[in-house]
Amino acid sequence: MQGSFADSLAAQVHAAVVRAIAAEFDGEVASAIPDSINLERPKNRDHGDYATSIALQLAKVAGKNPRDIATLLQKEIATIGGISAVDIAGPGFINITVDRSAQAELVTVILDSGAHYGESTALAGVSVNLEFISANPTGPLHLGHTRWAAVGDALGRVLSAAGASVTREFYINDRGRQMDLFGESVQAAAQGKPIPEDGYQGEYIAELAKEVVAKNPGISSTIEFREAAYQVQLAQQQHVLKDFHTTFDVWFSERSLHESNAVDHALEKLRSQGHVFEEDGAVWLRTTDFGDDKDRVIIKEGGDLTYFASDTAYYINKRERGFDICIYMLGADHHGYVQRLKATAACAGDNPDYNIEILIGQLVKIMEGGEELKLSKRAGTIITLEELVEKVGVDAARYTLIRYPVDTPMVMDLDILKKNTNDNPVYYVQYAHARIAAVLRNASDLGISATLEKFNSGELTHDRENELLGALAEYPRIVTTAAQLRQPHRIARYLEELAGVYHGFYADCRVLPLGDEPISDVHHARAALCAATRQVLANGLALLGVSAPERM
RNA sequence: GCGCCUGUAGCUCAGUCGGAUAGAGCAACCGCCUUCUAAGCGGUAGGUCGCAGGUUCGAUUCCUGCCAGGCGCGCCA
Repeated sequence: MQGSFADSLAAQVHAAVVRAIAAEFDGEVASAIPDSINLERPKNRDHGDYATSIALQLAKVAGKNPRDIATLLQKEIATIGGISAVDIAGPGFINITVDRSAQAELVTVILDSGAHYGESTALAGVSVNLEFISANPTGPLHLGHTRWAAVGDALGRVLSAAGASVTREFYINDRGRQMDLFGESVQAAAQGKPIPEDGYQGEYIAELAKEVVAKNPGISSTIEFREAAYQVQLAQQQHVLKDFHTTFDVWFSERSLHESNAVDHALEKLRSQGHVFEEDGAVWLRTTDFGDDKDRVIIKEGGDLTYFASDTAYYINKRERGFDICIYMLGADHHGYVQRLKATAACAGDNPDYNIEILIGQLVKIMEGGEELKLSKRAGTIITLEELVEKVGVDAARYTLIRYPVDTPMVMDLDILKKNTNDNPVYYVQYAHARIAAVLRNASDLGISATLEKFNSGELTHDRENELLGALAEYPRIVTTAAQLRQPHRIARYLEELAGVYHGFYADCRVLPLGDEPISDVHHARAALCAATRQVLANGLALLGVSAPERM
């Protein structure tokens, strides 16, 4: 699965550069060579299959013209096997053209690796706690949660593919004033009384009340209502997320934190680190020691715990469960928490630049009928996750939410999502998969197996085939980068590119024999190339939690 | 006032250590189905990468300032 040609090429080029430099220059120049040389894929095909600007980077320290350096490197790089040409262009770019049959061996690698193609060990040995959504169990999940439901789930899969050990966790805020208000609201609705002033007003409260009463006929007290409604609401959230193909390993209750004395335990730990102090009758954490703009109260003057107390205890609990990296995915309206959470980790004696990561997602704006839908709980105009899925389907919703970087505020146009056209790129990618599936079905009928038995890499010499192979070779690097940067949208963007390249190949390269044309090696080779492409599309879509249909 | 995010084609948005002529989809226009899925392919048109400086062989990318928009700054949860 490792050792695709592109990977080994980068390593070999690096070695060649080191050799060439060592022969001509002193150690100073040699030490300027980066640990790994980035081979980029030029947009312009005239610039070869791979290019590197290493000569320009080394020119300054070497005190020579970049083109002279490039000439020096060119000879050494040309000795690498599987390369058909090394050219120097422009100010000193080195363009490498790969021998086509050598590149085509990638088909073998992909078909042998199957669903594992793209996996790596980049994050092997790292234990990650990935927390996302973490909604109050006081209402349905809405669009504010939806972006994370899709992106968080995809990120979890991507991190796993890069070798990390990932636990996906949902923190249930099942404690505090909001829960009490929730209980009072449901009770009021059930008993025909007015909902409290700052209580929950949505229509769902009335329905919830009915369901709760039906299940618990003798119910009367506020606490009973709160608990019964909590169970129903949580189950509903879990159900909706499951339908959205988002799964969690741990549903962590805030209450359990308090029942297990985790807050006291955390306080003790922080005290021992010397960052806890008392003032005005309250107990504080001196987060300003680590860049927060103000210190934070843990225990209020009256003895009650703040929400921050739970956050702190929860973080320490996570670390004591053995997670190296705790990733929090929060909405933009919580970005003020970043500093205090980082400072909390530092106060606990951890490395805030490694042990804790906070990803902030910008808000999603929803358009329908050319107008922005204002989301307001009070006005009852929230759109739930369930409604979104009903309107556009799981695949379209997930894909659309995932294909943008989360630090960009995004606009979702429901009218576009509802259309089964290429307005929505998910269909473009899925169509490529379905199209290949159709080709392979037909191939099978003709006795072309699309396996490696009759695969001859020397058959794949067409420009389109070469381009497709180049794209397929990129996939492992894309997955690794997406994992390292915590950016699953890179997978989606890559799949769109791959689908485009395949469609281009399909238009110019006939896979199956025409009419009574005899079956030859080229048909077998192209069918295998199709199978490899389908595999990569399927692997990528799987990382996004989007289906890869056999037919459309 | 302070902090975070954003500003790239008419629209929605990509663009990993700074690299070659800044990309994609949609919308517009012109072509391509007598054989593998036209939810496709090819082409045309469309840009002061918010503005101004700085760093250097080279800046959409890095630094500074400014402008515009979004969000946040509780012993609330």
